[in-house]
Order: sequence, then structure tokens, then C-alpha cells
Amino acid sequence: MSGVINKPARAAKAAPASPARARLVPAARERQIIDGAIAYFAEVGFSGQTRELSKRLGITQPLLYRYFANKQALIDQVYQTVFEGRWNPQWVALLQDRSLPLRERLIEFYRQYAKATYRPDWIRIYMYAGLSNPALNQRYIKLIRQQLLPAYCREMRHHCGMGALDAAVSDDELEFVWNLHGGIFYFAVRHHVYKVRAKVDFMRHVEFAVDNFLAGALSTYPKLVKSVASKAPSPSGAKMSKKRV
Amino acid sequence: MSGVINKPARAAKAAPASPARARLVPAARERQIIDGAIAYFAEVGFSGQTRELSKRLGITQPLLYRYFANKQALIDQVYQTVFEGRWNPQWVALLQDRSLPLRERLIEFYRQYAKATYRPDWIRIYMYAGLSNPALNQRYIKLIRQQLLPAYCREMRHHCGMGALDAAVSDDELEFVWNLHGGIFYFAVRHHVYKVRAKVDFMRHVEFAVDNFLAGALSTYPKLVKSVASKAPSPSGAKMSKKRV
DNA sequence: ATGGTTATTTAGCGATCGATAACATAGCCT
DNA sequence: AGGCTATGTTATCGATCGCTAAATAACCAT
Repeated sequence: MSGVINKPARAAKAAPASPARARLVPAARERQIIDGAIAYFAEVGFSGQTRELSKRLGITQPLLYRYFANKQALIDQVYQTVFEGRWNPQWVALLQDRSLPLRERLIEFYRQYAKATYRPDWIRIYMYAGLSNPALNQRYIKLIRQQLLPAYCREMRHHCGMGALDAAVSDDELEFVWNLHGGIFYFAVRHHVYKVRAKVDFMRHVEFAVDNFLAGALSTYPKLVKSVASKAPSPSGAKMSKKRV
Repeated sequence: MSGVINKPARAAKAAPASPARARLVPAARERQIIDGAIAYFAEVGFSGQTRELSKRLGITQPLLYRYFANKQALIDQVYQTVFEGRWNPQWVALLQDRSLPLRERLIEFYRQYAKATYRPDWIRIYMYAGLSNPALNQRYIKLIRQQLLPAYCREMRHHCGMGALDAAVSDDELEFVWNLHGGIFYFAVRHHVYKVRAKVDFMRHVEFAVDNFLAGALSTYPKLVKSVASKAPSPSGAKMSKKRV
């Protein structure tokens, strides 16, 4: 059953719907392979076989090696396509747009952010990548930590009425807002990785999470900033837990 | 370089320190294999090879098949050992012990819970399992959802002064408290999967997360319960998001 | 000591997987 | 129409992996 798959190649000529066939311009074929690889590796992980991938694409396995030097090169392209193509620099501006209440900004941000990244392929590839080679995740987290969260924290200060606090945000503050971020992210993990069907609407979950976070922050966030000022004046000391966690 | 590793077998007789050798009683060998498999599979995933595992154990690869029918049987034992062996039923009692403030209960719970499960092997195997076969994660999440979170929610009601509310906890409430749980869990994921070195102490992170959660809940949680009462009187309707997330 | 039981090793099969070389053909240009 | 270029396929190699059968050696009872 090896040459059989070629039979219907003639039938579909101008309609290469999903199992695209026949001659393609290299750019299109490469894109098709990458898209297929994203879907395939997201499903089974990067230990998936190139033969199975090519079968799903409706092409032969050696053809993959015409477009990618080896399997790792294909995987790298998958990484790059998934991670670098879905970051929207305007999210920072959205978070800082004080013409809207912070609550609305956060909810809108999470709607857009979730639409871009909380999808099966992104989440699963992100997890597979983290387990096998976390370098990319570290870079992505660095992006969040340096681009997104500082703006986040400054808006939190403003939200709590701590005016004119333009000092650099502390590690405690960054980790603190990451708590909201992580809670929402984990909702997506439960959904797309563990595949537990959600019992509540995602945006409803986000609304309550944001409301609770902001309500609590009114009293908690100032204490957080204060406690950091009286504890560790150094901007970034790598102090780790005594108990291993 | 195949038979070379056998050379020092004779030297170590009563001191099978780490690379245990020589004859062992079956129970001990089986335990040793499982422990080694947990460490190995946690590191490289379940696609790791049995030959490499046996090399790390200091035994030959066919010996694995004397103790386990096949690789999957060994993996199943790893699952069971890791997941079933680290759940403490007393956690529910701890959460319900009203002789302590809820804040202290939650912090103490997360210290114990993290000590048991927020470790590299547990977290990573949990993730690998979720990606390849989420059935176990679903069972574990069901355990949390049915054992832990209902008690959690009832204490939240009590915390918010909503006395005598012994009605069954709603899906909205369960998802809501899962937000705190997920935020803390994600801290461990960042640490053990993505391997970003934490900049703040874990328990310090927990304290602030719990404080913020409880402070916000005073105003948010009652609204949550109210909104659910006016919206969906059915105890568990599987309403899913309109937008896919 | 010795023989029997059984834990452990040696050797190797069959299937699979990544990768390569050689061959075939679709499509454009003149 | 014919040929040239580049896309795609067939066939296959070498390494790896799960797993098994047969040989070996350690421990225990007598």
C-alpha cells in the first residue's frame, strides 16, 4: 500500500484541498509542510515520525528532506512559526491605554491573547518544547517578563492609587501579576493538554479572575511594594527558596 | 565498548551505592527500576529508550523485561507510583480546620502540597502524561475537583460571611478557586519545566497570592455565587465557550 | 561441597526511523 | 514540439529500538 496514494492525484488538479498533491511552487510546499508539521507535532510531540507526517501531508517522506536539511531543521521552523508569529506588540499599548478602565483593558487583553496563543497547537507545542528544550520558552517568558509585565505592574500601581511611583518594578511585583497570568494560562492547559472539557465559558472565567485580582490588589499590592522596599533594595537578587520546590 | 561496563561489578560487593549491581531480591530490583524510570522518563519523556534507562541503572536492558512485560507496563508503574503515592487525604481536613484562619490553612496546605507534588519528577511526568495520554491527568483533576475544591469553596463562603450556604458548590465557584490553584501550579511549571530560576521564594509567592485571593474574594465571591444563582440553576450544565479557546 | 533455583547477562532478531542516492515526470521557455 | 530545469518518487542504507531466547553466575537448602 505504498503507491496507492498516488492514484487520486490526477483527479484533483486545481483543488488541492487538504491533501495537496502534484507540483507546487517551493514557497507554497514549504508552508504546507510547516503547517502540517505544526498540527502533527502538536498532536504527538516532536518524537513523531517523518513518515507519518508525510503521509498526512499526502507527499512522500524524502520530499521533506528537499525542503529541510533534517528533522531538527523542520522542528526549528515549527518553533519559529508558532512562537514568533503570534506576538502582538500592541498588547503593551492596550494595557497602558488609560482611556479605558484597567478591568476592561485586562479583559480585552486576555481575549486577544487567548485568541492568539491559547489554542491547541500553540499550547501543546509550547509544552512539548518546554519539556525537551526550554530555551525557547525561556526566551518567550523573558519577552513577557520584560515587555508585558512591567507595563502591567505600572498600571497596577496606578490602579491602587500609588501615584508617581515610576521606580523600576520589583521581582516581587512581577511574580505577583504573573499569578493572574498563570491562573488563566492554566485554564487553557487544562483544556488543551489535559482535555478536560471546561464547565464555564473562558471569558467568564477571565472576568471573575480579573475582578478578583483587581479587588484584592487594592489592599495587597501596596503591601507588596512596601514589603519589597523594606526587604531587598537590590533590583534583582537571585534569592531562591530554602525548601526546594 | 559493550562488555566493558561489567568490569567493576566484582569490586563493589556490599556497597551497591547508586549503580546497584549483582543479585537483588526481586522486590528491591523492581523498586530500583521504577525509581530510576521515574527519574529518567521525567528528564527525557516516555519516548526515552530502555537501553539508556538500563545503562543509568547499571543493569542490562533485557533485565527490565524480566520485571515488566513491556515498556508500557513499566510506564504504567511509573504513573501509578508518582500519582497515587503522593496524595494526602488529610489535606481536605486541613482546609476545613476552622481553628486556624483560612489564610494560614491555605498557606500550610500549599506548603505541604508543593512539597509532595511541585517537584521536577512529578511536574514533568505529569506534563508528559498529559500530552501523550491525558486520561490520568483527568482522573487526578477529578480528584482535586471532587475532593479538594468543594471544601475549598465552602471555606470561601464562610470566609466571605455567607453563612448557612450548604448548597452544592457551582461550577463557577470551582473554576474560580482553581484560578488560585493554577496560578501557584504555574509557578512550579515555570520552575521545573521551563527551568527559569525563580526570583522570589516560593512560599513568599504563595503568601501574596493567597492574601490577594482572599482579599478580593470578600467582594468577588458573593457576586460569583449570586450571579450563578440567577443564571444557571442547573447544578452542572456543560456550557462551553462560544469562541474556541 | 553440591545441586537446584533464579537473578542477570550475552547475543541477536525484526521492525522502525532518519536520511540519501538514483530515477521519473510535470511544467515552462523558445 | 522538444528539451531543460526543478519538483517529486522509488528504493534502500545504516542506526536504533523494543523485545526474546539461550547461556551464565549468584544464592540457598541440604
